[in-house]
Amino acid sequence: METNREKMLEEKIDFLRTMCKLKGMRVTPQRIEIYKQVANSCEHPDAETVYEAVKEKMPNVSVDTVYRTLASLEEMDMIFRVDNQLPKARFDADKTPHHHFLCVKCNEVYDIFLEPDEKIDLPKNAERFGEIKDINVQVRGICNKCLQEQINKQN
Amino acid sequence: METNREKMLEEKIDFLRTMCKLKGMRVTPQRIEIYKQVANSCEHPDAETVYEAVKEKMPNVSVDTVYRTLASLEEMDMIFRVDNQLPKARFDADKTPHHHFLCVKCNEVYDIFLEPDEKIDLPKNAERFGEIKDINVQVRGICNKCLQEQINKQN
DNA sequence: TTATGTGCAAAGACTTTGCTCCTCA
DNA sequence: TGAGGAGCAAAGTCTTTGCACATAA
Repeated sequence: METNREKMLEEKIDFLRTMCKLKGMRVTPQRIEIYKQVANSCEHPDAETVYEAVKEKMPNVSVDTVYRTLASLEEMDMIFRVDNQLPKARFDADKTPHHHFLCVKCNEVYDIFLEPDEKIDLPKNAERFGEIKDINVQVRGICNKCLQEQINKQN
Repeated sequence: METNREKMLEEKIDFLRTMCKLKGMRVTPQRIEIYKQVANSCEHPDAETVYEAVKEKMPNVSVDTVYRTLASLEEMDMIFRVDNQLPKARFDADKTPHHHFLCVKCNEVYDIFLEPDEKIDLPKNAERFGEIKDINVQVRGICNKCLQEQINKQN
């Protein structure tokens, strides 16, 4: 259902408009478009990828606007940085609780959604350190694609 | 028991020597010293911190050696990168299973050790994505130190 | 109208690389 | 002795910043 997806995206953008007004931030076409790119992608894009995508529609957009906008979207909790132990920051707009599978070969990031009843326990000692905001489970390993490539190489 | 700590450090360095030989890598004083700094710190030092500490003992060491050595130590699984969503890579030599509390205010990283019987469950869907190497739980929040500072400011 | 945001260019932070000489094994 | 490593300097890569103009509210 492409229409369904578009509808959801529109809803997200409406929420962005609301949030911007709430925080006294302007709703600019750049902000909308940059958020759209992150929100509409399952690939956890980095800043450059977002920039390239936005440039398709707004050829005059600049990299620094993308960085600045990603930072402000992050600050208003509309997007999040995905841990990846790599120099390039990657972003995610999906607020439904989920975790990540990070391939140590190709650095691809896959979403791990929890089953409806599933819940990851906090380490018992976690609360000793302060006030907990969120928990992020990163599973590291070799993804199926890379495993397959290894097998292909051996033959 | 300072002696105990030193003994453990010596053991770790012996293990490094063994691993180097095993992998056909040379045991150089720089390598030892750089590893020592990471292994002997609970602070998850970044490259620069390691560099400064090593320079105390080896004034001629260069930053790029530190970077190169940290990378090779990482490759031989002697040290690990700690996720921190920040530009500076931070390193950890502690191989006992533990997780991290990351303060979103001051970016300090605290080790969360599990209780003897404790075990964090993998997300049920994690295995679908490939071969799992390890799991890393990052608890994000505001650390006690920063909470205290907030309270102090209010008064 | 005016505070916020954008684009441009330049600089910044962190890290990597090419080359030569050195040194561990 | 010879392959791997260190030091130096220079260049990457990713990201941020200062400033002047533009624009949403």
